[in-house]
Amino acid sequence: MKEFIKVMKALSDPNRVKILKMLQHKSMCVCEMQAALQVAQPTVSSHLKVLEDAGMVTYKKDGLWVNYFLTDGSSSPYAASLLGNLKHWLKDDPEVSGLVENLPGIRREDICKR
Amino acid sequence: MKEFIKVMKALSDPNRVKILKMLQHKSMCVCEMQAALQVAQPTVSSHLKVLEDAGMVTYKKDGLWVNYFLTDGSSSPYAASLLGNLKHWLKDDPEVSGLVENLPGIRREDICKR
DNA sequence: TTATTATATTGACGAATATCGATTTATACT
DNA sequence: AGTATAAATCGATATTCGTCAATATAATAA
Repeated sequence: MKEFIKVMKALSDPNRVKILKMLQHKSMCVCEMQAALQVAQPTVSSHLKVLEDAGMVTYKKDGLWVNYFLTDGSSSPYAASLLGNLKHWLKDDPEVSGLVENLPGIRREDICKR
Repeated sequence: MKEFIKVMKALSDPNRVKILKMLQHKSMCVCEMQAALQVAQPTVSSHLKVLEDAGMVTYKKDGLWVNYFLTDGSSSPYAASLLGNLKHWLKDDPEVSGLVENLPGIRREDICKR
């Protein structure tokens, strides 16, 4: 039950869902997501931790950058199933499609170096 | 997006999930659920409202009793899909199976009339 | 109409959550 | 060593959420 609730809670926040929808298109570092979502950097990190604890995202360090990407869901059947559904869900949601359309214009080389 | 979040939030509370799992076995009135879950009556009513708003349960009045039951999910594709998954999910969860085993012993005639 | 009972609603309270600014940590480069 | 940058952690705050006691509403029965 606890594991199920954890996955559902992870999916209960719009910014976290947006992160997952963006990661469906490409793996991203924190500062890229921050630029896309227009929220503070700790906010993004916090959401990523929730998604990671739920078994939906993981990361690989690459120098200063930390690349986050979707998991295969193998750590939780609930995460796996929901990640599968999310592939077709919200495809036409205006908030999501707006974000996705802007993804090509978000490159870490331009965005970071605050 | 709002509709999706509403369904995920509805599924983010253990007592609400337990309600859905019980309703998979039989429709129930509020006082029966209260007895099964061991929480205050307004708590049950509050959870039922959340589930109803998410399109996952509905009710039919029968005298003093209000019988709640699962919807067919037609009001929301998210609710429909999750209700479908919930049929096999958590079947072996100890909290859920404990509740379900006790269901036959919970009859409104004995429980109510406080 | 008066009483009774099941459920809904209200109001209050503590816990959890989303967010941000400030700081710390980790990594790379001089 | 010293500097710079990406990301994580910490601390604070406002909001949301789960819960309950008290009350109101709805429906039945005497």
